[in-house]
Amino acid sequence: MTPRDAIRAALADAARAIGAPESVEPVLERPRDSAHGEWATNLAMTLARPLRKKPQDIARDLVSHLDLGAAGIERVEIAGPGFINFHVAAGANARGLANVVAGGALYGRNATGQGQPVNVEFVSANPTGPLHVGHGRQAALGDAIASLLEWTGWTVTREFYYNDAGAQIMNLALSVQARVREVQGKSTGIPEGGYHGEYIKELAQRYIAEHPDDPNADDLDAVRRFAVRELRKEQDRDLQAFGVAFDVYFLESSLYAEGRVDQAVGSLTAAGHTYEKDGALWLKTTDFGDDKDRVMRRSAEKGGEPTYFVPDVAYHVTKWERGFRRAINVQGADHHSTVTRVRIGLQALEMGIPEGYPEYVLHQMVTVMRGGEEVKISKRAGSYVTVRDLIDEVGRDAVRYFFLMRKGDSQLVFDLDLARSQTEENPVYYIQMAHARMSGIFRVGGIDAMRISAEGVDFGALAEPEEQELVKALLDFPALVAGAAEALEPHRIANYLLETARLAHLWYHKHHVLGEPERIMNARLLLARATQIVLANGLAILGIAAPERM
RNA sequence: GCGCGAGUAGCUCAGCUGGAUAGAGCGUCGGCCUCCGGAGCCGAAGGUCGUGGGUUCGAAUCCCGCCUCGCGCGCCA
Repeated sequence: MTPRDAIRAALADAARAIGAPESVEPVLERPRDSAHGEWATNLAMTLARPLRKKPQDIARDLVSHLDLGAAGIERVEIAGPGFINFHVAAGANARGLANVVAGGALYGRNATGQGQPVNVEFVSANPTGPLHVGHGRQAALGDAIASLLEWTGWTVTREFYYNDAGAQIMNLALSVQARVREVQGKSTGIPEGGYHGEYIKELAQRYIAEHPDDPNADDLDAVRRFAVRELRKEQDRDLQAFGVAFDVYFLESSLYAEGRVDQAVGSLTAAGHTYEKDGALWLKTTDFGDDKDRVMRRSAEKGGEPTYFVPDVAYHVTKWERGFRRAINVQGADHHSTVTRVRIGLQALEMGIPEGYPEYVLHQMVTVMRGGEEVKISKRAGSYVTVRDLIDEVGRDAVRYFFLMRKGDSQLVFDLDLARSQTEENPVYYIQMAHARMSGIFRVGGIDAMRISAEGVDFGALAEPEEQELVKALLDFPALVAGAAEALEPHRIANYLLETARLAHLWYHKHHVLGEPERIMNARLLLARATQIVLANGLAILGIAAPERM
């Protein structure tokens, strides 16, 4: 039993003894100020109302009934408006390092998800051009969220949805066709809604080289297949360079091929949530809280095709049918309007899919800065900066960290100069350096880090304030992972790593490990090993390397 | 106009789902230092948490109004 559990149990007993309601669950938290002890509870304040007494009086009653036994508590105090603070004896906290080192690469994991399947869909870029920075943020965010879910016991499927059907793909084919004809001296101009990037010209040139029988790109279908295939290959290469791998690539075109789109239209109609107006088929989304109804199949003069959200709904039906009772979509906030429509579409099918399905993690826009100025274009894509540009310029690890260091809800400024710098101002460098320093201790000492254990270690030897702070941070890691996974917020890991790296650097600068008396050295080796493990595990969740040396 | 998000130190941002005197990095100012591995370490100044109300023992956090900025509101995807 950890000190935390012991305190909680003792508090629950004491609360019962003074007549508190059965339902009380004592909450323990880390005081912001370490002078307030290792743990604190606001139990007395929450009991003030039901017991109709002053918080301070309740706190005194609680403390007098408290039986802490072997929890390793040195001192209990009542403070402020009624907090009860628990001070742990010096060695008691450090004892937890044994768990860290025993857990190793598994330290921080839990089994909350009980192995249940969860689908995490992210990036899902149209195969109409290179990945842009927004896709980069999604790739980093989606992969880290998937990772967090794995760390908390879920069975994760990483999925990429390709919109390879519909108007934008036709625009792509027409754009390439126009460039082919331009090369042949028949300038037709890029059609409206077409793509202008340099890569379209490259595709045109390669099409000409590989299709000598079709010099003017008259076979639009062949052009389409070629362009989609080539752009998918390029996106795959970029994702690989970014270290992101998907389990499933789901093609929108397969939904049409299998008749699932028509089937969705049929089911929605059969459920009685549609009507005809102006020659189009409408879904009564207002029945489900939307502000206006939406067209789901265009009128004959507009082509008679389903609108984009119908295949989206059909796609999510497959997720449900594939057994994913939990599905998470990572998207840019500019796609916010799809959230309501997909969910409503699933509701309108009346097939027992819960209202909040799927879950969405939306992220705000990214601004790329260099030399104090916004960077808006890349040579290859023209109007936007690509993921490849970022990776080539600052490296995969920095790109990942920078995309994850901010809450998804915040707009993100990507400072290329900072991301590229090899100084401690660069948070990625700073964290990796902390890990490398811990590794360096073992390297210089000729010690096999894997063989460090808590056996025979005198935990009381870790008495320096810097050591106690570091120990506390390391022991907080599992709770942090659990919280970040529950909230689907990888930035918490990024911030934690930065703070823990700071504590590690502070400790490293102030205290030596090698060459100290054996009692001290052994305890500090254990601390260095635990620090190395936690930093490596946190970085692993974010998909960032933990180098042994830099 | 409606919906979503943001507004916290000079700058970039945290703030653990309502707790104690609101934190970190950078920048500024002052003082040390060259140490297992790098200009690093210690200290200081700096805040009406956009704004006005409300909820309660207690609000940056929850509710309502207003202001500013970003994104979205197609028979585009």
